[in-house]
Amino acid sequence: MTTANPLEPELEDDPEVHAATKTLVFAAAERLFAVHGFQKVSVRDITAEAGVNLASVNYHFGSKDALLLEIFRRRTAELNRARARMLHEANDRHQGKPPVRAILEALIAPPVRWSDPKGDRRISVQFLIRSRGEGTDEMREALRSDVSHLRRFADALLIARPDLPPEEIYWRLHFVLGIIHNNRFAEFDRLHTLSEGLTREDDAETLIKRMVDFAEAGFLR
Amino acid sequence: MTTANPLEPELEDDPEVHAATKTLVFAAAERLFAVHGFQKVSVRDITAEAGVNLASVNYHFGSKDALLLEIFRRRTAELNRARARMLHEANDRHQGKPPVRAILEALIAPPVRWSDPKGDRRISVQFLIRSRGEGTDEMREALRSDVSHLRRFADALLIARPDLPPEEIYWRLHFVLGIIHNNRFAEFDRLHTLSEGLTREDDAETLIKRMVDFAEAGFLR
DNA sequence: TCTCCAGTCAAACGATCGTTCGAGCCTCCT
DNA sequence: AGGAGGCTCGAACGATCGTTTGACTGGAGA
Repeated sequence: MTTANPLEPELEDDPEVHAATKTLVFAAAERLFAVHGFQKVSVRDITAEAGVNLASVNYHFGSKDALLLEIFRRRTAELNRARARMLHEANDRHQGKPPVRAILEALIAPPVRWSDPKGDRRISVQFLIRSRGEGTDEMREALRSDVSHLRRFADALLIARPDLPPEEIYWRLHFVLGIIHNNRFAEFDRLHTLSEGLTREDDAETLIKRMVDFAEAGFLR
Repeated sequence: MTTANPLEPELEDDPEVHAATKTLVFAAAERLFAVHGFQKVSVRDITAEAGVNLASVNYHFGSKDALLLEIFRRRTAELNRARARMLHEANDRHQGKPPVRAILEALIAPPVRWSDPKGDRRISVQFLIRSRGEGTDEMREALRSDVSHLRRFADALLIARPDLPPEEIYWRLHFVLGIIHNNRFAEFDRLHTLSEGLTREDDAETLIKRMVDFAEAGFLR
């Protein structure tokens, strides 16, 4: 067992050669899980997709669950960082009391930008959304208990709307999260089928505006 | 325990009592899947929970997938019927042109009423929500292609807001569905953890009002 | 009374799963 | 040159999965 910084310096900009297998497994597992779901993807599926030996998963990650937990931790950390940065910037711009819209943008924009068809982070978003319903006990426990990240947004909203009962803030935040987590491939397909293609051509920024407009309206009444 | 009106108003109008095993399997499967997820529940788990023989699933339903497809069909049919009834009543009340709020109520109220802790339909709601992400190919194909039920709501909204671009209507409907589908046990837990219990004591009608208020605000701007 | 058959049962089947093993490979260090 | 160790490989292990089988049951109909 290596003490492992192996995959850490992010991605392929690391010239270190022999983490190639680990990187391949990581990427293949994330992709397959995002598309097909956790339980439906076997270790053999992952290693076949990655073009590596079957034993690679257990050698580099310990177990299948540990592999997916590592993917989960990496992606949640990245997403939380992006959101926190946007919220921080909004705080700076508005003297520590950002308006509702800026807070919601910090919550919504990062995952939607990741979902842009042009980029390669769409897989990560689908992975994270799936983790919410299909994840390991460890993953869901992490989601349930780690509210420290969400608390910053809740606190900002409580400050932005001191006139509202706090419970009302929490409920509306819950609704906004529902809107965000509904952005799955399958749901988009259904929407496009329903609208007969009318909704097909949105880019990330347009969708962000739509979502923020909707969420803000629900918050401002 | 055999109070048993439940299983058969639809499939076999035959009042024969010896479908007891089938009913037990149906109920156990729905409950276990709703709580633990589809892939994590084995046929042995189901038959053990129901207190029947292992072969019962294949004898009465053909296969595990067919069993869950049957549960899925039954529950979606019931939910769609309840929603359609409410939309129909709203149509009658408003001369065929119900306002946005009435339409959203018809969409939101039935599943939230089912989720009421007092009733026993909570399991069915959790089952249906899970079907959306973890279901069989058949189940998800049914969800994707059967937009006829949703179309009635989309059409009603298009009439209620003829000033909005149709694509905007579809997107907002998509957002509302996200809010509805986010009402999972795990998400509620997380919300209550975040709010430190502030959100704990809601009954169904209060939650419906909260959701409809929020959704309506997003639609009326 | 006998027959028939839907229903139940224990047992087993073949497939697939995550994981482990031991031998071999390759690279770097001295 | 030679040894060490990180890494890969094919093969197998044991567990669990969904499903099937064949014997057995009890009650309804002739």
